[in-house]
Amino acid sequence: MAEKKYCIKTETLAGFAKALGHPARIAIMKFLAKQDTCYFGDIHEELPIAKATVSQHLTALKDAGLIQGEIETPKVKYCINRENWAYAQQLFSEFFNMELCEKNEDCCK
Amino acid sequence: MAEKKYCIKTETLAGFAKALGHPARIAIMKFLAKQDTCYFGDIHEELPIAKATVSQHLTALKDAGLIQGEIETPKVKYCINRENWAYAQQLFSEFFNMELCEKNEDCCK
DNA sequence: GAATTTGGTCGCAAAATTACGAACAATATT
DNA sequence: AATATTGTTCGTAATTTTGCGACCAAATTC
Repeated sequence: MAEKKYCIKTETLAGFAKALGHPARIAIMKFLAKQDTCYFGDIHEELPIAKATVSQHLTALKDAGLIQGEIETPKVKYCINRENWAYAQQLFSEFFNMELCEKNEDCCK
Repeated sequence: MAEKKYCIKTETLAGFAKALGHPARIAIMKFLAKQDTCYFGDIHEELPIAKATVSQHLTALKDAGLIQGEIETPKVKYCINRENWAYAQQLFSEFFNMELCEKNEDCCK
């Protein structure tokens, strides 16, 4: 296992950011957010990539905790993991709302 | 050049997320936000990695538009690019605040 | 029980990322 | 003009990511 060189919040935020750091995965999250039926097939249809690749991206999002899947044989239904979604939202919000040092406002032009 | 398979906002958001998808780069942004002196050397001191690697991460953040650098020979001063920072903030805010479909609330347990 | 449907997994290839030391460039100092 | 300081670039290695086709597994249907 990789050792932690940074504080846990930094690692966690980076982990969420990394999971969101691909357009296909952003597209998946946007799609899931607005759908009430979110089967694998629907997601696959929406994306310009092979199903094996879609499955990989879904696994990445699941590993990051941003989504979860449930088997409804023979289909698989995915949805946003609201608890972790809210946590990610909070971490990003804290990150972007930290006050920027004013002295430094025009350090670079 | 890579063709765009996704909408521009999705690509842009993913680009910002990707740039933030490493703990060292999160740590750099946090450090820059609170410092009024933000020379390369200060950033390097703060991180547990070699200076060549720090330089690479700074380049990644610069390419993403999140920071900018200015030469103050013999040092280099970095700071947050406030315009793009604000845009990233907006894109993430829109993303996390899109309303989630209610019908789907308990699609997975 | 063969065929179909739905997705996941495997194996592979190409490309990108991460990390480092060494060498380099530019300026300032001795 | 040598030396020192500051930070980038180069070359390299190891790992990870991305993407795909082919195959596999489970359940249903013919």
